[in-house]
Amino acid sequence: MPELPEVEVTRLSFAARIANARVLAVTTGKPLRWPLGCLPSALVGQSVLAVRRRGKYLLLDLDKGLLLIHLGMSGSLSFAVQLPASGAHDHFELATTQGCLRLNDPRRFGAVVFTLDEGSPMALKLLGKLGMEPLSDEFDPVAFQRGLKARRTAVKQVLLAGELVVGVGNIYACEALFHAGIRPTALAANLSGGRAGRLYDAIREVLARAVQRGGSTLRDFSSADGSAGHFQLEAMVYARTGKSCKVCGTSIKSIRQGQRSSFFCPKCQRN
DNA sequence: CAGTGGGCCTGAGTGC
DNA sequence: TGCACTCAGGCCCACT
Repeated sequence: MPELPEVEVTRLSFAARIANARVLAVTTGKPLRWPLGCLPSALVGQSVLAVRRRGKYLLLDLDKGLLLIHLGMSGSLSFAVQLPASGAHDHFELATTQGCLRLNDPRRFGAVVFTLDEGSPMALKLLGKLGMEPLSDEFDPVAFQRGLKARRTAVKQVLLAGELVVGVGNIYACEALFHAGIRPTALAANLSGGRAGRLYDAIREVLARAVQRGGSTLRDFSSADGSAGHFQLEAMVYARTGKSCKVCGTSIKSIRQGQRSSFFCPKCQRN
């Protein structure tokens, strides 16, 4: 499940190699979450100037316009001079002068969207409400604490919503909450300043560590050069229901919150 | 207005 | 073996 670390690792694995490449051809497969927003032929001849990331979106800067790529929950990118023949789940491909960029996405929750700039209606719809970047200097502990105070719902839901801080999906929300000693069900507005501060630190540490380890490969994630991630080996709670806590030995519990699983240690994490 | 829950989509896993 | 069912979950959107 691509969260911020997987998207960033993907970006790092092909950004330099695709820089300044010119698009030779575009191939589309089955429909993704949103339509491309232009004729595929409109991309031909443009150059890819840079690859940036905003939250879980990759932004490919073109001469004229911007390509937004989201991996959904089962998407992965490959970039190589020569790729194998395309398969049933390859739904977008950019052939360039420096190699081929391909999106494989069995569940098709992902998207590739062309937009003229970050101020366009579609870009605003997708990017407009995104919160702070947790690994950047703009991630402000005071603003983070204020944001938590303003939300009358479970802290885990606030992290997943992405309007306060971006890039934290189910895995890293569970892991960060464990490291901060906070139960996923704790009400955001009730967290003390100290606990909010520990959560702030935990988010930064968990995400930075996951990027270092190449992300988490649970089923089939790999970066654009094909390498797998290893952070899942360091998971303290995620998908460890019934196993013993690596800190205190207590059995890890799982609950449902907003139709998704939360994992926590009942002893190390309190409300 | 904020918060909640449905639906999108397919493959892996489980039980009968 | 095969079928029906559940689950994975990021995100938008309709609803309360």
